Amino acid sequence: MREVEKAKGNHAPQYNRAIRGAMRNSFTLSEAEVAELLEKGAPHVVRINMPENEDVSFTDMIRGTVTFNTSTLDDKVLLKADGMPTYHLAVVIDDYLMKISHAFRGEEWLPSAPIHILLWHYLGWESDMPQWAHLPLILKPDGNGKLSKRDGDRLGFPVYAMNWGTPGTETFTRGFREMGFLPEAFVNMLVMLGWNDGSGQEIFSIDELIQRFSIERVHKGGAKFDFDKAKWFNQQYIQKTDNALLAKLFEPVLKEKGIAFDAAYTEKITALVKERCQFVNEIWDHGFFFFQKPETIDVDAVKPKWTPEKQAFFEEWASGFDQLPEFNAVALEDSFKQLATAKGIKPGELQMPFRIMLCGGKFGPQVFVIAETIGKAETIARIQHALPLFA
RNA sequence: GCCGCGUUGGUCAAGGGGUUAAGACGCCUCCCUUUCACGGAGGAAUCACGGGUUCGAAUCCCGUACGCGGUACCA
Repeated sequence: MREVEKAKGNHAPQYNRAIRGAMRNSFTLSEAEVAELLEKGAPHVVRINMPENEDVSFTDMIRGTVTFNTSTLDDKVLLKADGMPTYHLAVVIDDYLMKISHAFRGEEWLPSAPIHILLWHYLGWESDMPQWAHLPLILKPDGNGKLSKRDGDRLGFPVYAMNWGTPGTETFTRGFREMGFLPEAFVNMLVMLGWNDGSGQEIFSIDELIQRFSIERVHKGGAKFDFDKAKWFNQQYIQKTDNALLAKLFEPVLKEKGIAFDAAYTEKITALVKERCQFVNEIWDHGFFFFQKPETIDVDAVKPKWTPEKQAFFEEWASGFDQLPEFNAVALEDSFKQLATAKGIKPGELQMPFRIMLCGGKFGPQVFVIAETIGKAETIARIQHALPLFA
């Protein structure tokens, strides 16, 4: 049909009444012929019979009045040749049966809305028709078009909420959940992609959202997805989340690494490092040295400025740990600074080497807190292990 | 092509006749901290274009451009 019409100069062939009037179907065949064909089981579909030139208007809660003219609409298939309904028929019946009051869907459905509206009318159910709302789309961060799974794979971020495998294949895309997004952060991030309350507030709890959300403030235009912003949301929620709960979420990471842990200790570490985490599993990246000795020591960061005097300082300082009133961060820092001053070395020049002895590199929370946390014996052990490497 | 829907910094966006055009992410500088992060102070960067209407348009109207969506016996 399309080829024939194209040949006639019709470059935008539609499957509508005008075209169908010239084809072999129930419009052109007599009732008897139709009945006979049906009897013989001739393959056929059932289509909607669009009015030829009528405006179909409806109110979209987000866009206001939207109008389509039926002359631009095709006679869509309602029942396929195999007897199965198409989406158009199914969705109307389903919504009717389920007494749906509000139909929210993506903007890509807007063009087929008039078909559904007409179906509601034809079926005589207009008084039960739901209210319509067509939400703006989430667009790909670069270039144009709606966000797809491929973009996530290409740019390295999740697109689906959870891990999603393509049936019949081994491949699957990592979900937001598996990547370490907290559910509340995910919802919050998603909501802000198409709505805001005008106050400038961006972090909303679920309860606040329920209270403050209003359809009137939903945007009409699509929003490009920004993974950096998504990570920021998660980071905000990590900071807000209770340490004990966060530690619980982190425990699987430790289990996977085969590390024995104590709930109270893990919670303590979580509290110490969470402010630099965007994801739960980053607690490990920022605090692994609390659970095991560092595998590598950044010797090069220390060696060039290393002196025998510094070496002597650490030996003397460590040997005095037993005299400390208590092995805690305050006492350690005090004695550290006192001895450094007494030896004429700037405390600051000694702190980085000490950090590297304990952590293996230039990272981690306050160094004296680390010492207190891992304990006296472990602190001494790490100093003794590192000292020979610096010389 | 046709139909529909859109268009405020790089991104998310507030603002709907008179504003120095909010805020957030990201980026840059500085402070705090001899790590990083958090926190704090700054900075660069915006009303797609052309016509109207108006004393005055980012704001209202009309075009244009651009973008997106749809145009399946998919959903």
